[in-house]
Amino acid sequence: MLTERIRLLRSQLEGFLRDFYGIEPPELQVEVPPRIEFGDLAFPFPFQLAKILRKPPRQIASEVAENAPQMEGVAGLEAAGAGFVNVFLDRSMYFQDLRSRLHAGATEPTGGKIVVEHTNINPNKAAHIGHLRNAILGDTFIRLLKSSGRQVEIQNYIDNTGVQVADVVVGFHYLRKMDLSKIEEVPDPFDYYCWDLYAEVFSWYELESSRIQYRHEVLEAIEAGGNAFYVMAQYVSDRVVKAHLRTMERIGVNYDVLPRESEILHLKFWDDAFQQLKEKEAILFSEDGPNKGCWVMALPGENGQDAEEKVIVRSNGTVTYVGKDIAYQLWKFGLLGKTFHYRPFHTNPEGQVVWITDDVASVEDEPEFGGASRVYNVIDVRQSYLQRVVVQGLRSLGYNEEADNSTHFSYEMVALSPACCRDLGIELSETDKNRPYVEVSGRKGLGVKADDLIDKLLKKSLEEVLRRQQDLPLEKSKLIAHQITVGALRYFMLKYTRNSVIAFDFGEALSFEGENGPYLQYSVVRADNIFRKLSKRDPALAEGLDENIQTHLWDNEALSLLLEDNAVWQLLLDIGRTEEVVEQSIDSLEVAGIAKHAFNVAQQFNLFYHKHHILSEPDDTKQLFYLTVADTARRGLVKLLDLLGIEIPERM
RNA sequence: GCGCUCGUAGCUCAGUUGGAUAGAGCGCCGGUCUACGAAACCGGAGGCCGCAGGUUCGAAUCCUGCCGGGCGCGCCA
Repeated sequence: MLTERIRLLRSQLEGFLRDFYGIEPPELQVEVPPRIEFGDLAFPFPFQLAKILRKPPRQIASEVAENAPQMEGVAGLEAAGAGFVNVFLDRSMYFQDLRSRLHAGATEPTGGKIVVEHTNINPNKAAHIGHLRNAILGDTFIRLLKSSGRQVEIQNYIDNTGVQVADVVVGFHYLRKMDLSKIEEVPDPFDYYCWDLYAEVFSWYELESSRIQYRHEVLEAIEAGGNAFYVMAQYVSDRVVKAHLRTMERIGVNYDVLPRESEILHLKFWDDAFQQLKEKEAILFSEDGPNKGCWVMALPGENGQDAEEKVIVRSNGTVTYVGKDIAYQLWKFGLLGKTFHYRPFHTNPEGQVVWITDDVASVEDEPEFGGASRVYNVIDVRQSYLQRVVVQGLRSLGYNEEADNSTHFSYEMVALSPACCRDLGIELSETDKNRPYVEVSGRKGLGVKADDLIDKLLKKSLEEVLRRQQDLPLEKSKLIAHQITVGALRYFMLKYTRNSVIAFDFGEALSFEGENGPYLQYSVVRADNIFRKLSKRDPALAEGLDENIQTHLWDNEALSLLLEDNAVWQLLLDIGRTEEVVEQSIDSLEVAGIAKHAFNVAQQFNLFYHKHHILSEPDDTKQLFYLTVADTARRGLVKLLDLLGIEIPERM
């Protein structure tokens, strides 16, 4: 909305500078003035032109402000500060544009397919708070992409044949002496059971170092397939994945397809990738040195020199983890000579089917996945090195465009604050005591499980709802508590920028006062309450609001006078900035930007709400104006909350 | 050792293409509810923006060095 206005303005001003000064102006930067009184947009170009024109910036700014032609949508220009040209928008026109924009529906997706991979939890234990950050970042990023008209495919990679699963199988077989039928009898929550077992297996390994052999034995069997360990691993993995899907469903996170490592192995994806890598000499056989007998890939260092090399195929002929990742990345772009088969794995509450990969075709009309023109991998920052190797793999194969379109959406981990460790009753080692936070560790069973956190939030939300809403049926209160829980959790994970480590603290995560999800929801509920009450008091006005606005507000000469209220104007101005913020958030991979923007808008709405008691406003025109502002604000906020994956409770 | 990243109010954090008087939440002090529900709002105190140089009309933001955290760097997975 504002983006288009700026684009127009910029070209008009550039044209003016060209004519007036006879120079070719640089691309004009646009900024937001520090205070609304200064104007709505600020152009700092006089500073840049000062040298060329040999005039002080302030003089240039004044000349431009005085001599620039009338521009549509602009009320006036002003020279300000040491040499800014500030723009005052036509507020009435902006308000009308904004409303018609908020009424417009969604557009059909265009452009090539974008694959976003996120979640990727090892299917051997319950999801924890770190996984929640991953899934919420990924899911929200997807919502932003979709809202700006991109076509998106959501993948959640399942490493069902790795050591982590093998360790749990070792636990079931050697430690618990359980066969498949016994494992099937383990009651839910199965992922919780595995969480404990996994940690137990690790201490069991440590007690007797020779026991690590069981891991190798089981791992080999799983990779080979067609044996009891393989079947056991499949069962464990599938059941844990189902648990993960249910956990993520609780917070509104869904997937299109679950590509599995087992199919990458069975369908021999690596063979094809290996062939390509050898043919194009992207990897070379190492004749001597420390990597003798391996196939290695050169990683470019400073000044284009080959600084180091990474082993892709070991001297015993097996492929490393990163090698399989290269094959998988090639498949995502449709650059591999092979593809998966698929079968339905799960149907989410909205009725959408989640597909999983398979070795053979088992259903008619298999969907097609992969073949993207752009790929985002949402993985924490500790995987940066390997992600770089994968991209280098594409580049070495000559797929430069695809390499450029491969983005590692990296973010920092969620760690446990000292206070959190105390809450959990965790004994800290001497070295850990001196740290600002402690890393979550599945091996040690150290962490906060996702479902535990969600349950705690649910309990607290329900208490708060019951305290405030005594006349609601319990089912409704529960629904509202759930919506508040999702709002609190999602906003909590989104408000930090991705490079900042979250030192998890229950107090902060469970707080419903201040900057958090419930605050945003509450703002909309307040706005909704105005209109609910209005429908009862004055049904005619509530029903015909849009018509009323059309006939009694837009042409009313009082409108521009009412819009002189800067607090109201700032609110409207910022709502119109949403699309710009979405694009910025996508470009910078910084989803926190949209979360902060939503909070900012909600804050301004609350201020407005407090200042004006709309329903008791005696002046009809004023009341209509305030109703229109409130309605615009709630529509803007609903849209913003939808982008964040946060629902609006009926009451709070 | 090399690479990445962070250091901003008592605490947790925004401040991303260099811009005008550095912001928010929590906490603290003091106010505002017979209601469009206070999960809110208003006011106040509280800042060598880690340190030192440099570039620039202008630096929390860019460059260099240093100090202090964190992460990564295996034929492991």
